[in-house]
Amino acid sequence: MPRLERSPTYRLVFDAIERRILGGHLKIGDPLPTEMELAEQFGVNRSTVREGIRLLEQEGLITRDGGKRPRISAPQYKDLASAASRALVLHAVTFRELWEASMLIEPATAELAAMNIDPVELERLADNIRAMETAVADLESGASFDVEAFVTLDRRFHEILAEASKNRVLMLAHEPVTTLFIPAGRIILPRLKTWRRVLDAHRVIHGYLAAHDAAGAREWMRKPMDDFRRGYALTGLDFDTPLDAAAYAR
Amino acid sequence: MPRLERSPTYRLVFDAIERRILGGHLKIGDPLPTEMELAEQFGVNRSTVREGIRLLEQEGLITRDGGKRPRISAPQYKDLASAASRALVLHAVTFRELWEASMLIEPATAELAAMNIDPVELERLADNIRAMETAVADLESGASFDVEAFVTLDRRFHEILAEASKNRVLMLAHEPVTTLFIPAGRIILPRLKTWRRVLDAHRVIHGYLAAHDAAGAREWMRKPMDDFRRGYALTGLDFDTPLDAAAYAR
DNA sequence: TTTGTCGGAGTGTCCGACAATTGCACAAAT
DNA sequence: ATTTGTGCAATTGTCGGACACTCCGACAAA
Repeated sequence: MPRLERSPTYRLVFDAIERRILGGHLKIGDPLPTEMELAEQFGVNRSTVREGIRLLEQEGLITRDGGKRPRISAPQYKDLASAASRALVLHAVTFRELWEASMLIEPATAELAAMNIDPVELERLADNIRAMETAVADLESGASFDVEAFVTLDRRFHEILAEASKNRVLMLAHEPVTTLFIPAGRIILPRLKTWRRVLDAHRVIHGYLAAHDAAGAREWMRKPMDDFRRGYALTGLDFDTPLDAAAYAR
Repeated sequence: MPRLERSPTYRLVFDAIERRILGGHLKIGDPLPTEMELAEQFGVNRSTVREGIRLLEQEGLITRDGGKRPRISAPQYKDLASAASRALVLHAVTFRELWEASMLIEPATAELAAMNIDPVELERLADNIRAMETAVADLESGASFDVEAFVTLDRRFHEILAEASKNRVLMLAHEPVTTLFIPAGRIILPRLKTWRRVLDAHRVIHGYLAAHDAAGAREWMRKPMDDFRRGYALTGLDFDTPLDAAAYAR
């Protein structure tokens, strides 16, 4: 049976506006027409329009900057990444799947980054490494237990690399995976204290990137990831156990 | 300056319900509490609750099955894929980026599939190949110009492979990329008439998968993709021109 | 030039209402 | 006994109207 059903009006509103955006009638940066205008144009109530707008909003097609007029925008990676992360967690994805994908994406990202990185990004990486040096020194000296700072810097390193690859498809694939690694990192790193090894690897990778040595960058990107896998096993966590949903409910 | 701002209430509603889902208080398949209940619990108006629910809905965290009570659900890959595709197109991603990512993901998918594929999926692939045989025969004999059928079968082939990889992260990364390839395929394939080569490659890949030969599968997956890249150039299309948004506004 | 005031526009939130549909229980018919 | 019809309660979808709050530009005052 064809299972006929008609969409609710608020969804039709969403579809209509979406088409206007993708069709180019509403360009990125343009302000969305006022809710009243839309309500009149579509011949529906303002409340209904608002519900349609919420769909657009969650999709990232419009951004609201304070209480003022929303504007059309291209969905941000962050939004998609968090959506993807949520989905993967709810689908009870395992660490093995995550790691397999990461082992694929990260070295390739490093490779492309080696070919396409520009001086500004190299300098940003250098800054990141310097910051991580002090973070590691603090952690090793016991002056601080700020694991979060280290994890954030590590993530930022990979993020800059993804940008440097100049490949937005990879960037998009990259984000959710690193997001899901974070909670695992928070658990593993403090136990194994592999700060120094991570930092060293970052330094070497930075060197390869500066020299535009794709093969080298690729190879060294694998190392900290292998460490990570071993760390996961060493802390007694099982590869094939689904990731814990609760840990991701920020 | 910390740029302080408070989220609108409907977003707080979204956050609250989202946390309940990720925290496991609301399990997948459960019905969402009624709008009235939620309004009372949160101490807000039903309209506000509804706007929050629209956010959940677009996120794919709830599905509405006709006019009845919405149920909690894990976001489907299809939804995420279409969102990602939209985002990439709006970000004016180029064919080069798409192809680079695909050249990374597809062979790896084939490799994993060779290791993890089960008999059912092998049979599904065989069915797909048989269907493509008749499609190609029709196209070559001039009995039909149904390019769409061929493209759909090709897509389905890759989809089965992604499932067979048993890696849901890859599956997720896979979807948007193939989605974006479709319009290009519709243009390229009829001009170059490489149906036969694609079909042959699929046959060979199927053989490698049946033999659980990962290296072979990986290698042969590259071939039709290389064809595709050459085809793109031969039809006069530029690698670094952004994909056409209009072609994706279904 | 900066600061204060004012009104218009627009979003955020609330209230109340009603049609349409679904779910369920119960009676009627085969 | 299974199916079919009926009535009622619950719930969603849509509507209309209302008001507070914020942002913005204009214009006056220091």
